[in-house]
Amino acid sequence: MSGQAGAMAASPAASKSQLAYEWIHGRIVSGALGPGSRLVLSQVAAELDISVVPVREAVRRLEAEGLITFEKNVGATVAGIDPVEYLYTMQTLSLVEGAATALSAPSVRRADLDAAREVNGRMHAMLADFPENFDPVRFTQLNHDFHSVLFEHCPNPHILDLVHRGWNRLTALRGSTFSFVPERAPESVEEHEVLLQLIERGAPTAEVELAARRHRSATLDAYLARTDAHPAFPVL
Amino acid sequence: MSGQAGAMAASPAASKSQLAYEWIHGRIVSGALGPGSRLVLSQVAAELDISVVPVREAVRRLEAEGLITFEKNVGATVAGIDPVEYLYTMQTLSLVEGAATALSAPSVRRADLDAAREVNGRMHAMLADFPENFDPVRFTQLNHDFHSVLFEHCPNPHILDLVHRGWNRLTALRGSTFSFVPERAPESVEEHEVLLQLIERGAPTAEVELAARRHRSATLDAYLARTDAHPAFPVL
DNA sequence: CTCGGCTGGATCGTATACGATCATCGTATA
DNA sequence: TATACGATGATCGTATACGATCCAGCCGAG
Repeated sequence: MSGQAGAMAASPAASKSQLAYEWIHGRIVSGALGPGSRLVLSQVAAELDISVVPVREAVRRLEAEGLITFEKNVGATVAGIDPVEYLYTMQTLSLVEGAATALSAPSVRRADLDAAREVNGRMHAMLADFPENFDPVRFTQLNHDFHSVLFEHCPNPHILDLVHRGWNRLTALRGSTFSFVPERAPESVEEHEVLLQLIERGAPTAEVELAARRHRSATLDAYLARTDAHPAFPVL
Repeated sequence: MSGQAGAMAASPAASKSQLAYEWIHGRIVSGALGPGSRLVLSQVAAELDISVVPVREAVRRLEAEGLITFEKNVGATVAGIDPVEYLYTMQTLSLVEGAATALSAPSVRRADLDAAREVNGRMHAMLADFPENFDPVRFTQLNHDFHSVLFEHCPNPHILDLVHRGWNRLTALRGSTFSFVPERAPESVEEHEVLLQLIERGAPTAEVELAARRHRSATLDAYLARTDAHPAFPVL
């Protein structure tokens, strides 16, 4: 469901500011605009056949969400070249996603669990092709779908919003700092099942949170292990 | 220090958009603009003697930070009337502040600890006037100063930013949903000391995080206990 | 007296125009 | 050849103007 660019573009008479926002956002998360790409307001305006004012507004919003940086007489550039930045994003996501998953747990229904299991099954199936013929992009996509099911019921809209932003940043960053750690794939699938069982049997909130957080932290640790960019990075 | 509008108006040639942002932001967190206040772009522009375009941009930023809501042909209104909204904010703040405090712990220096203790001492002194002649606003202010010292060293800028936003929202909300729970004041001071000792002796990250989170959660629990707005609210 | 439609005002959304600032590139000189 | 300096272009920041949309109050009909 999250594959398309515009997400929900249902409104026919959306404001042009919104249009510009969704257009740029889509181009970033779809990978059409890689990190470091320059983005000139007037060009975007011309492309969308609108004025620069709404574009400017959209850029500001995206800046607030951390997807781009905006410099004074230089223009807007898609953020995320810095690997340290990537670590910060992962750490933050670990925090908020763990909380969202834990808060969602009581509201997760049978159908959700089944759907998540089905997705995880497909991830498991992909492991057969590991490591050759393995499609990390597809795997990452499924991974996102899996976790979506588990955190989307989060009753706290703030936390949920932070989770979405984190995933967006992460998606935008793929390509430059390529995050995926293939060695972790098999463990990931196992940990997913553990997480499902925890939720299934109504484990305490704190326990679910810890498990979800650990799951991501482990990935981050694996990433840190093979890079020496940031030796001692405290993982919550 | 927070009484003035501009807060830090050090930069002489700040953009007008920034000017508008700081002006509105200051009026909100200082309480001059209570929740529900309407804010008309053209009026603000006239007040600051600038055009509406930068004001509009500032409003969008503030909207992204959750301080105001912006409706199409109605205008901008300062957010935060809903008590449920308050709970969500507290819950989120509990999460991110706990993390920020834990991540800051290794970088907290002797001088910081002393400063925090000094602030907490002043809070302790205020308890003498409890419950009569007790100034909750002043107490809340000191509380913020205390925690600031403990989380400001957080190396992750994202998390730190979230903490700031949370506090801003909380500060903006005071007045309507009055959060302060007087009964908690003595315990608060004690818990602060516990937190200081944990950091002082270099306790593990997870332990510090838990303590910091518990500290806030307890306040939230106390708030929930005396209100029946939201019976079962899962506190992380 | 109440209800429905209509007119007027207010506010936002966007387009266009102009000025300010900075990066870039070419050129002259040591 | 390397470096400092100045002209040029590009881009952003803001002001102003106009159109679109919505809310409020009034007026007339039932």
